[in-house]
Amino acid sequence: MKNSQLYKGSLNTIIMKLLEENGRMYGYEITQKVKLITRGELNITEGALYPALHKLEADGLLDVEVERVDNRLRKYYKLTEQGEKETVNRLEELQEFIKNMQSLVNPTPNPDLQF
Amino acid sequence: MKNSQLYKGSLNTIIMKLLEENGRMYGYEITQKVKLITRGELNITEGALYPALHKLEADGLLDVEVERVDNRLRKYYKLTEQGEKETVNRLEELQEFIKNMQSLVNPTPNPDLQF
DNA sequence: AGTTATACATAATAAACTTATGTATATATT
DNA sequence: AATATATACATAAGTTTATTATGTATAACT
Repeated sequence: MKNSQLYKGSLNTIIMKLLEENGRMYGYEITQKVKLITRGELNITEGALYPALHKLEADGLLDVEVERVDNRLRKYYKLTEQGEKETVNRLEELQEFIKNMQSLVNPTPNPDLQF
Repeated sequence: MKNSQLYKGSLNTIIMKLLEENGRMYGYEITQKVKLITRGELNITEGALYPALHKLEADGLLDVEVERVDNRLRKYYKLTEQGEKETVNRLEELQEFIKNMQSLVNPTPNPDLQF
């Protein structure tokens, strides 16, 4: 997903957040939604997405429902109860991460050094 | 560096930003500085740090000067000219990344849907 | 008829990191 | 004096996460 390495490790959190927000989504829909929200900047590749969804399901964080729409297969994913709890944790971690990265990039003067 | 996967991919940017800010630093110093700035939340492991420094040097982004202090070895790293240019790009990417992640996590109502 | 979009999947490879281990000196603790 | 912790580097084995390439199949557009 994108040439910048920064997004590594954030895919699961993105998936879970979108499912928390939208109730249920299918894989392709997730890729389009992310593309839209990031104005084309983040394109999730299928090789990253589908294994990630399978793993989240195997870990008991997602449930899946298969449906046939327009004669094409769709796998709708939604958070399990455990998945919802875990999503809260992941989002807290993400907020902390962002805060820490901002501290590193945009450091405030050390408050211990007073004049 | 930390159990949260989110930090994956951000190490090079962190190193380069700290060097941009502090002129020159040695590896151990970087780990301590990061620990301090993030109030202990982010601990860079040696197995991640040293290979990263070696690669940045091999890529021509860092220069190294070896010194002996208190009878112990120190390798001071600083940005090359190319490294300084690249740091600007990396920091822009980081800002974009943070912005995109915030859009995903804290979505604003779609402005196309007007009532 | 051929390309693009929709919708899934997986295998081979690459990159970044964790964990474990190693060397060596200095300082603090018991 | 012995032991543990801190300082300071390094690398090898293994894991995780993603990229790239490939595959199947249907729908819609040109």
